[in-house]
Amino acid sequence: MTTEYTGAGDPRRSLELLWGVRERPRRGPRPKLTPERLVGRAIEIADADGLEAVSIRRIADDLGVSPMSVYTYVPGKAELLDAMLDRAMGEIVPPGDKAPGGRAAGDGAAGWRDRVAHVARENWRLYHAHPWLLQVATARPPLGPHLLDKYEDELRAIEGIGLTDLEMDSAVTLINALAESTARISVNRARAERRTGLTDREWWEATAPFLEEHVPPGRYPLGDRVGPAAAEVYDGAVGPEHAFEFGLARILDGIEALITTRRDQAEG
Amino acid sequence: MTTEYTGAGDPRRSLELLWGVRERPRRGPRPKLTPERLVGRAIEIADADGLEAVSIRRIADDLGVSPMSVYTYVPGKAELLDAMLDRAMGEIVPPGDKAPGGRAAGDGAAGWRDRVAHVARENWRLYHAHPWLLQVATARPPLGPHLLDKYEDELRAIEGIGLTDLEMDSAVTLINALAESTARISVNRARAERRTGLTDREWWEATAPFLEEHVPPGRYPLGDRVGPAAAEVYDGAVGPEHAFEFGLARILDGIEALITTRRDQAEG
DNA sequence: CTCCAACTCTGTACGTCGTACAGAGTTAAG
DNA sequence: CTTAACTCTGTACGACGTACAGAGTTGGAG
Repeated sequence: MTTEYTGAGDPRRSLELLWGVRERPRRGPRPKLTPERLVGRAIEIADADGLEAVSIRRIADDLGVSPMSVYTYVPGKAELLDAMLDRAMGEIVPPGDKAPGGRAAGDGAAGWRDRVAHVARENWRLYHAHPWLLQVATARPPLGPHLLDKYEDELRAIEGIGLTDLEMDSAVTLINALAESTARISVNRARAERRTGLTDREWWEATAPFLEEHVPPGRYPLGDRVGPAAAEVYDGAVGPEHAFEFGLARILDGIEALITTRRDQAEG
Repeated sequence: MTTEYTGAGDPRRSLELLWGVRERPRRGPRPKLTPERLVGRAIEIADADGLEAVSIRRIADDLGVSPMSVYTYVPGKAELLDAMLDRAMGEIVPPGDKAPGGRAAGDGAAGWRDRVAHVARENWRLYHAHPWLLQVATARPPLGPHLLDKYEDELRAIEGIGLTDLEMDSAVTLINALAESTARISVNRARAERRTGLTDREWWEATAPFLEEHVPPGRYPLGDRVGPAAAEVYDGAVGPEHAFEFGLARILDGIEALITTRRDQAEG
């Protein structure tokens, strides 16, 4: 039950795995597996049973080989996690892609808000499709093809609206940070419900009596007022997505303010 | 090397630990320890050697008892983590506190930007003082006194500026999300340097040749332009704090835009 | 005082993990 | 045919959280 770390081993070996450049060996028995199958199975296990279920033994078992055989294809577990990460990043749909039978979201220079919102929502979606992504601490970013594609697509979404290169990078980082943090809240909430069998409301009803007994009344006037208001939303249909959408709206407005200031300065 | 989960056990036992309401036992040998000492030692270990070094055996060893003796004071490791979290939250300095010999940051209604910035920077600081906080996945928030204090202080920082109760909660969540996500980047970076012995620059210099060899030139025009610009800042004196400060500025502007819109609607 | 319930503390043990190591079996190049 | 290169296997080590059973210690009840 701990955050797994990536990128512990030899960077070269790790990169070869990410880019799939290992050539077929000339001698020896036909390999039973491929790195791709290992990574694919690992992702399936993580999706189904959580990252803590992804063990070398389990993967080997599922694929019908002995545990140690896994190390023929992958330098170690850290590199496997790197590869899982990069593979998952490939599921992001870039903003330029046309929706079936429709226009792309946010064509043109004026459509940057739609494009950036799309980027944010795709990240949010990805974290919910693969909650284990949030448990992998990327010490160094695994520079696989999909991660690089993703960064390029995100830069493209925010290009040409009057930001400097550095600001573009910062804005993309900020959007990713929003999606990650709010998805983490949402995913942890869902996981807690699954693990404990208690909904948030039920958990709160089990907790409140204790607090009423031990917290001096009036100690938290704002919390007593605001907490329930927030809880009502989180229990409702909108749910944890509200924190994400609120943040997205604020950040888009904040970026817009930066652009406006910049333009006024240039013109003034 | 995995994310540790909190809040697995009996909520009541957990809350009793957080609030320290267990009364002194009437019979039996004098306890050698207290829950507080356990939690304190666990935090020291986590600060010094990382969360992965925090094991029941290690804590017991440090305190001169047998491993199983720890379970006399703490229901399990999950609850211990909860208590570590809440204790650490107590180190947050609320915005109202006077600086020694000076005025408080952002007194008055107009000073909300200073107050909120203070909240954000305190969170950022806390995550750097105790990087292991970022590895503890709070399934359900450990509702100890310090966490509740923190929430109250943060609401107070943003109160009275024209937001609804729900918006106040969302804004506080957003500020926390920003601090957490950007601190995570910064902390992971530092950890990677310590673990691998390579600075970011050295790591990149070891990585770049491989990418030059395997990435078709021109595939990442924006990344090739923006990446180096960003790297220059991150290697420099400002460092990873830049992402945090950029995000903070955008979010404050975004909140300000919301207030303005709200006020214009009321007056119009 | 005695007795016992309540309590603290300990050692042993189980099943998990990643992976080091040594060796057996298989294939193709020389 | 030999041998290097390669895949795959079983065993083993030292970590982890903690269940369980029992030993030792204390204070209140009789």
